[in-house]
Amino acid sequence: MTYDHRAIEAKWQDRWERSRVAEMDLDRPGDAFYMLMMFPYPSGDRLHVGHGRNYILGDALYRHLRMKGRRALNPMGWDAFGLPAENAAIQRGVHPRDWTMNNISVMKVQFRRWGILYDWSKEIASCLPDYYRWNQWLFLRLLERGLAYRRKAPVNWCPSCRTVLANEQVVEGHCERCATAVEQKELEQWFYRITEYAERLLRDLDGLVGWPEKVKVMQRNWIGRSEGAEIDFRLPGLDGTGAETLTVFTTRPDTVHGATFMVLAPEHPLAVRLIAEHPERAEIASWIERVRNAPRIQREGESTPKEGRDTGQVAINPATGEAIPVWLANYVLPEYGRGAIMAVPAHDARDLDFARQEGLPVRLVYHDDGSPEASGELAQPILHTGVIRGVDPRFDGMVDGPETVRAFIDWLEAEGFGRAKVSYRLRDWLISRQRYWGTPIPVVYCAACGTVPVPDEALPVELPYEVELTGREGNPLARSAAFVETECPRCGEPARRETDTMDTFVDSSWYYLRFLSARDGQRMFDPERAARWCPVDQYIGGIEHAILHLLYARFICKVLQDFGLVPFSEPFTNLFNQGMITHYAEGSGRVEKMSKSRGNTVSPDRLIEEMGADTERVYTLFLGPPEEEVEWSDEAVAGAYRFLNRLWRASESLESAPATAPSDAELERRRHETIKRVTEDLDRFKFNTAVAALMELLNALSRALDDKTASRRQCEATLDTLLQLLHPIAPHLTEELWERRGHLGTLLESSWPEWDDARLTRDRVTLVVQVDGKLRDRLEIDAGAPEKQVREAALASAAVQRHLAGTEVARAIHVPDRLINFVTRR
RNA sequence: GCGAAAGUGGCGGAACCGGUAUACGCGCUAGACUUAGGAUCUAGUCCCGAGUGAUCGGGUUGGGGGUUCGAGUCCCCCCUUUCGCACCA
Repeated sequence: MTYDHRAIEAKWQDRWERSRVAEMDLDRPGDAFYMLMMFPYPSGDRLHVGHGRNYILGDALYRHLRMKGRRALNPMGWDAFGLPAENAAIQRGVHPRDWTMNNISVMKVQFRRWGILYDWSKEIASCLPDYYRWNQWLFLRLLERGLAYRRKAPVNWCPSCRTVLANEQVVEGHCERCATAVEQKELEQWFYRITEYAERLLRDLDGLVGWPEKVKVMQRNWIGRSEGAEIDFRLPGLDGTGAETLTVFTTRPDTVHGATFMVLAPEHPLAVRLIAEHPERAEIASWIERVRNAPRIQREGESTPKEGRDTGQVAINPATGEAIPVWLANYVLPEYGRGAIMAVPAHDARDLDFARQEGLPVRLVYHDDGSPEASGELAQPILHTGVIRGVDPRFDGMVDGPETVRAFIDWLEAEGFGRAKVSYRLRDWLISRQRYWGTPIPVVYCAACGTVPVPDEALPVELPYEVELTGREGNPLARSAAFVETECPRCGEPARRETDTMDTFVDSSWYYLRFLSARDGQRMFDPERAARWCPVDQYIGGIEHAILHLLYARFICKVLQDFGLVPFSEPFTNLFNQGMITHYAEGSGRVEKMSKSRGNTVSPDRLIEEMGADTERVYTLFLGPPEEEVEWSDEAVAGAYRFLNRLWRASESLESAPATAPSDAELERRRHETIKRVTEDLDRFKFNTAVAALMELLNALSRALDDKTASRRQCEATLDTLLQLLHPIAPHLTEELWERRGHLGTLLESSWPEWDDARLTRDRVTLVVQVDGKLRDRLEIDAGAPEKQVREAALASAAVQRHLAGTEVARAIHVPDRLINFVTRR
């Protein structure tokens, strides 16, 4: 016999929806703004059990908080702009908006089937003008303060998506979304000046104690702060006056005497002038073109051979006064530091590589103690070790270390050759996209007035519904005359609109604030509510957002703080990264992350039909620790189903329990112990062990019912506790049984049970007896028995006597109520 | 190469502070009920050896060493796996 999960789940899902039980009045004082990373992209794919883990985990936490009396808000919104909608439109002839809105309604049905409660009264969707107008409003504020700007720059171009990408969206040289190798293009683009916030973004990570260390390390690496110096090298050949300089960044200014040549990125602005007189300038120019256009993966791969060209020009090493050759090479990247380096082959492996390859000179600055003088035939560069010898009497004898670096910087500054400098790996955030389905950038280009921001009163700049989506080259918006042709807001003359749209990460960088003011037509969000409900207490999401979304959201939060709109500098106090669900993939024959492209998804539809949503929820949470990757097993789900059925049967056989019975105290103790375990486990997100504890309590209850060893009153109390503790995990069945037990009101709105420490103690305990650390016997003994009594009882044991025969007890270690260990003398 | 995390039965995994290793579940074995079942229930199940048997002895948390009365847990060395970064000057 199995319980009728279909009818029960339908009944409660209907009830939750009609009672709108999750709706929260934001203007009553609240103590928690609890939120998941719930801004999913409505991609049109069916949600699978791997997705389910995120939502189920979140719903369980939410229900637990509610039962504990916390005023928790659990909103839901849609990250609704993006490329798949546009591609679907091209492939299937459906408008992106219709496609997206339809996907949203399909996903809502799926959430409902999982029994997940969201406050739908605050639903938002980024593709609607009520939402994206505030992206535009924010853009204008950033523009006013110089934090948004447009410039021509080499950018990452995905030929398949036909748009530019932010640095963060390029993963190992490939487009994050479609995995196509990214190319370099020189284009006019809009940027957000996130680099202005690099230092704060880095420093404030230290205060985020509620974030996983792993994510913080990833962000630190991404920001990539390096301390060092800029050094100016004169280029006497450039304009004849010798005043022209080439500035480089280095973290090791103390090795400047060892700089025996210079290397510029081929993209460096001076490159063209440096080769202007070169006899082979045409060949060099085409080589530059080739390097510049090569896919990023080819430029940055470890095995990529170093390639360079001698410009024929020289630079003056300010430390030695020597004229050293100036080269161009692919191993110097245009976007880091100054896009040029002083090459110190004696102290840098890459420079040594290149010097060997091209026959360039090598000079040691630091020397290994006791080693012979360098002959120029270094096997390896000397890194971070040794003493300076023989370059300049002033520095002789200085040892490698931060003080020496500092001394060199002071000297460079005094001589006017350079200055201390901090450099970051972080680049400005490229927000332009050459696609239709996104927030229009609110700018107009006028022949007379130039770049003119759209005034606030004219917002939103609406995305036209009627566009031609053919998949041809170029942004469809640019072909919409009705959109492009407009009047200049300043002079009223005919003008053209910007046709780039914004990166969708702009949408998700502030959405948590919009939940608080979802219907507000006057402003982005209500600052008072933001002050009251934010920052978000608990954020849950996958590790894949470690740098992209989480870095952008932190940046925008700091911007809003500077604008005086929010009183906090970090948006998410606690972050939890749940792990992926993996499953055997037919294609590769391996266990891999569950995903549609790998064809190893498990649909919840059949599972819910056969065993119910509660079964999926219990099993998903029971699978393993939530922060780790876990493997889905199709057979093991049945265990969760059996557990729920056993619960159902236990509730049906309650009447069979006798009025009075012997083991009430034991069941009562286990009840309290389980409350404690489950409460503590849930606070640490340890759902897997919470489920195990609940299974154990049910096993104990079933045994008591079968053997009639506990009273009916005690069995009822145990079952009620079980239902309360299990509710966050299996909400439908527990509500149904709660109602059948005759309780008034719902479990969700009841309370979380409390345990009594006094009830946790046992009268009798099992005490372990060891001889020389080896387990020899167990004693059933009164709790709190004194050592003398324990010792006597232990020594009376036949097994212990056998092992002590012929030896002498040197001492005994007694741990009260746990063990006694006899140490023998040998 | 650099950095981080992790290695526990046939499998997923438990074990807070050093104190009964293997909870809970899957699978498997035997039995019960069934026309039948991939349904349900009951019992057993870390490995090796001895014994008809209740039981007894030994071993076991990737490998090696150490600290300790006692180590999955702490320290040192090594191996493996996963993840992140990687020509960043």
